[in-house]
Amino acid sequence: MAQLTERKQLILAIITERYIATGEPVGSKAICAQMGNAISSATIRNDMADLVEMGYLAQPHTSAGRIPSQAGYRYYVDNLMTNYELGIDEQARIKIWLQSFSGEPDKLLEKAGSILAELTNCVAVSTSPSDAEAIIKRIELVPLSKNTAMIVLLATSGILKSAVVRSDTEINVDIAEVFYNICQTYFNGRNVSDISIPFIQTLVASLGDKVFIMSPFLCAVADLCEAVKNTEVHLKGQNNILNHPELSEDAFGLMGFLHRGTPLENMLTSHKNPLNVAIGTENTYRELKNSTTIFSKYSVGDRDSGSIGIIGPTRLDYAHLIPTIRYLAGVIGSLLTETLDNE
Amino acid sequence: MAQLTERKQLILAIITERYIATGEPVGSKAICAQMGNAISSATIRNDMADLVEMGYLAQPHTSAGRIPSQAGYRYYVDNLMTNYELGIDEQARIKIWLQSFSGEPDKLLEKAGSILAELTNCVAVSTSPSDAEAIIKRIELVPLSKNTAMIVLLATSGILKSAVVRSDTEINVDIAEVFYNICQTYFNGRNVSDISIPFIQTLVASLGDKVFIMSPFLCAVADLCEAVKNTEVHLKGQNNILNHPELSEDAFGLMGFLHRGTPLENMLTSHKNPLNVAIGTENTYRELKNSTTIFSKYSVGDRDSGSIGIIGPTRLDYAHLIPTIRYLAGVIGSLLTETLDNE
DNA sequence: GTTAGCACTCTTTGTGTGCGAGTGCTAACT
DNA sequence: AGTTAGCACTCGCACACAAAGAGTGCTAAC
Repeated sequence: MAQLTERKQLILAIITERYIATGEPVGSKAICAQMGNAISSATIRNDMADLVEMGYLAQPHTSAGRIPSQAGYRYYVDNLMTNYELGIDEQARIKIWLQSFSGEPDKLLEKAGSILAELTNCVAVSTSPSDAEAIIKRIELVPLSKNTAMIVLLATSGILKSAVVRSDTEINVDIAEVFYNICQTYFNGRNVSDISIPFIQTLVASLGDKVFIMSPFLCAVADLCEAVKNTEVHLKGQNNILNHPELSEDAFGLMGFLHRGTPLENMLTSHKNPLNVAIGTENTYRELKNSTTIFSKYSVGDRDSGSIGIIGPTRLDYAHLIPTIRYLAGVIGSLLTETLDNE
Repeated sequence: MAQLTERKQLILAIITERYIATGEPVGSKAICAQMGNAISSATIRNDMADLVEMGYLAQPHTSAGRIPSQAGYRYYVDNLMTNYELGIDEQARIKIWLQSFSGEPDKLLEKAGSILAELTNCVAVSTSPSDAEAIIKRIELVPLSKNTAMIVLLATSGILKSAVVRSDTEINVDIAEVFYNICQTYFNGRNVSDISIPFIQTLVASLGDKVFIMSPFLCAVADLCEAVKNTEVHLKGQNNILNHPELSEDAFGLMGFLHRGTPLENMLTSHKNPLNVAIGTENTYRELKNSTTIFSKYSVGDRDSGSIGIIGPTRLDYAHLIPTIRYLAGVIGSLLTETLDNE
């Protein structure tokens, strides 16, 4: 990475911040004015030419001002930007609002996504906690009517899943007891990854005449375990795509990408850094080549459980957004961990 | 409503269907050809001029073909259109896919929305069953950990709601029993509209020293009753807005409308007909002035419980969509009713 | 290394022209 | 009276061209 003189850094910072704020290319005169006319616009033009050569700036066309290139944003984020600090009131507002959902992880992450979309005017994406290594803590069967019951599965990492099961036969106390015995023997304390459909099949074989009655319940348990392992992706603020004129060209492709599901899920589960900023083509998927993604992991206890973040144009207010997302992920992690520790 | 000669009806039908299919204004020659050149284009032009005068057709500009006006679509839907009949395989596919969610009404309607969005390439909106007159059938408390429990409320109209509650004190058998007693005495068999926060407050007063322990649970019950009364709106296929070029102008406003929530909810709860088609300015909200909304109610037992339908451009394949939505609403109703009757 | 001055480039906006599609009207026909 | 052929007309679209404005790049001087 080539070294930049202090003045060039200043110029890059001014251009980046002005462009982020206004969306207009920045000309040499404007910079000159912002620097108090300490140096002339010609000098700045020389520096800008150098910055273009080095790849940090781009010009939409010859007679326009300059805008940051992808590399320019990257340099800004890595070296020039001073992180904004969230006000105590902002922090409190977020925390209090989320606190009420701390018992329901899935809902908590959905709401966190909504908040983030609201705060950032971007598309917010969040994943519910998932953990292929989670251990089943308990399974409850709640009879709802003659033929239906709810099954609730509680696992480590604060994960909670439930489903409603229909049975062809009446669900009575006997059946509940058989179910609890099975749970006690085969499920509780086991890793969710062990409870696959084949496993259920071998288990079922040993049940004798209860097979037909129990199998819907056991299949439901297997489905719930599957749900624990799988990431559930929440999308919020899709309408914000249209807020950003620079995305409107890609809007269609982006929307398609968001709804295709799998690539988005991959992206959320594969990023390595605790907080990952991918600008433009730094993104793995080419649908995002004009977008920036900022994602943070959140941890329950000492395990990374999921991610939350945003997708927006490359022209983003990084200085505000990065700390906001970092804070939000922190709150989510601590709320979930807290709930867990209280058990 | 002025009478139309048979030929004018035919011309209107041809224009409407061609325009729906192609999106291009239809000229006199094309119609002439489609009618097997039985009459000349000049005659058709005369008729078209009349239809414009009567308000059924519009012309984007003098030298373009004609397109149906709002009134034209209305006339087409009311008098000219022949409803498409869903194939048995289509019917079966929809039914089988939805059947698996019949125990969870909220999920069922969310999935039904997804299916509808997929089938129609429009924005699909659905409401979960809600009923201010619903009667509480039972309430269950499922202890999850020392400090958390899930409360499940089952009401008439097949409504099922649940929430997780945190308590500062340990949730033991005693507390569960007190809770069940309260449910038995004050909640079960009552109308959900009776269980308001003030009601809880008066109830709490009679609890003596259990007040602080019980109040989070009772508040949760009140919240769940509130949720039973309130319509929960599911939005699906928002990306489809961008599929329709004629909406792209309004896309921003439409997205805003969809996310504002309340007006959308009003629209869904207020339409009178079992199946309601509102074309353009027939819609109550001016954000929808270039859109068509098609909504159908679905009934659980003999009560209207919710709605499902679509929002799209006025240029819609009415002949396919109306029967599809009608069928879907029927399936939802019968699935929910069935589940209910089996109890 | 910095600056003033100026020609140059490129976008934006407005205007004019030709082309094509489809109409509206008139006069003739059945 | 209803239908038809013929033709002038209108309008949108595509394209070209010119003028204005913004900002640059370069050169020569400081």
